[in-house]
Amino acid sequence: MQKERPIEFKVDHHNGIPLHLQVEQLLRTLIEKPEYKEGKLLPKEVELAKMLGISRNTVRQATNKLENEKLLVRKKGVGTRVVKQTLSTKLSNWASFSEEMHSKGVEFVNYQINVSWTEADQEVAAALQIEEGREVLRMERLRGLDKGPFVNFISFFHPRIGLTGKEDFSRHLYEILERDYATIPSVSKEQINAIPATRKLAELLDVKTGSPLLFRRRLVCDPGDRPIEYNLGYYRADSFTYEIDIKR
Amino acid sequence: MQKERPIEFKVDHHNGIPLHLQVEQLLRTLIEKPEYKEGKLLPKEVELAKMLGISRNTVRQATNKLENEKLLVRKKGVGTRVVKQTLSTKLSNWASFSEEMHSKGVEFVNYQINVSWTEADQEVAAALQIEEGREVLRMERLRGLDKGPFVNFISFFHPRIGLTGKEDFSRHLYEILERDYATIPSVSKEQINAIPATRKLAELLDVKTGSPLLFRRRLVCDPGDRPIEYNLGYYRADSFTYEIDIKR
DNA sequence: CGGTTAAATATGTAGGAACATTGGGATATA
DNA sequence: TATATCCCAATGTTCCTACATATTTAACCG
Repeated sequence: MQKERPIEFKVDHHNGIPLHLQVEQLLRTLIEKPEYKEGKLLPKEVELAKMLGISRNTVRQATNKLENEKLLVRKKGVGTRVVKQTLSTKLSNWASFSEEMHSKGVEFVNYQINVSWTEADQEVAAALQIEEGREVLRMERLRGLDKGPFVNFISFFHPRIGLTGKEDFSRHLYEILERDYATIPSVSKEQINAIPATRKLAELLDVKTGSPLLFRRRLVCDPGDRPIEYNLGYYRADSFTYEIDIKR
Repeated sequence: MQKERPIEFKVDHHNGIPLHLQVEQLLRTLIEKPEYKEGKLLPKEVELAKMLGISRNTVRQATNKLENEKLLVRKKGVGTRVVKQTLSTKLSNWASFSEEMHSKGVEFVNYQINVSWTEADQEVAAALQIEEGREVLRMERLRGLDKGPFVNFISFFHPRIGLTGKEDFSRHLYEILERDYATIPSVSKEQINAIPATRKLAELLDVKTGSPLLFRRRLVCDPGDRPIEYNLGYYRADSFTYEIDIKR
């Protein structure tokens, strides 16, 4: 458990970091607090400005940005409140496997977890935007329901994250990243394809060699578009359908 | 060809619409122009402000928003330029098959087109939200590149649209819908799966029976969420990968 | 007591000004 | 000619002020 420490409402006028960025960061920390996550009103603009010894404009620069990110909602005459993060808004379009399953009320099981450090091959290096041959953490997980595994995941994590390989990977992956490594998955670039099962995959997923698998390759990035995880997923097509709601 | 009309650089100070919104709209129109789409520099802030008779702050309010939408990129000491729209950013999330192919500079071919009226079975009726047994227009198209077909589409159209079956379906489908039937495809719910090729599909797509196909089922709706088209697509997995960029 | 009105409160809009920082081009120097 | 330097131009940051507009609250009156 983290030590609960009150947030210091102050900024440094002389460290060269733009004030509005400092305020932005301050607010980001603030709205992480459970009391705010439930839609609490933020301190009013003028108050914040006075507290921090800056102008209201600067406060608004920060809140503007956060409003654009849809973290805040402002209402004239009322105030600025934190957007209630429902599950569906949070992962508006995509979800991690755990969450996907969990939200459907399905209990999933990790059948195998293998974590190791390997050298990034050309494909992984290109995806994570690192040099070929650099050491990266590789995790392979065989997952599914109690009636048997139906997906095999292989993940490669960007060294920047700082994962050691000793983490408890039976926990939700993105929970680990967000909570312990302050890394927020935000964007996912995906490629989906159908492939015949290799002998190894067929064995793992208990299907016949050559039977169709859904192959889902995705790159998960943080809000700054920096790669976090390169993930390869092999799904038994008879037990998994990929669903998307796309709005343009 | 459209009549090329110069954009009027002015705002109305007395119509109640916030100036920054007017500027935003103005810039949106401006950056639609081909010369800007290629990354041209926008008029400088002070100039714009002077031209429009408003303050630089107000101009920045507008450009800030557009920058957040990633339509503009600002660079200190240089200026503000329009983001070059790459293919993937443009059809940010999805595109019709024609657009997909066309935008990649690939010429596609219709190998077969079969149009007929059939009774909606349970699946089609449920998707289009009509009564089972109602007559719907069914279109089956085998498409691909000059080296051979690689996808078989089966579409069912909602009777509301008013398609007769006599249309020239060698044209772009969504062009027909938008132009002649004032029907704008807007939302697409998709399901993706991998299936083994049936004998019929194997024959059409020139693959072995049982080899993996990417099966993409989608429901295209209008902006009011009313179903337009229920579409089943069977892709040769060796020549097609489904790509998505998902932002949350 | 209920409904109307007015005041207090919060954000929204708009303007002005000053100085900082960055990038690029012009100029001067070796 | 090549390189270093300086200056200018453009956006970035930050402050100030004033008034507009939407919401809620409180006061008021029939």
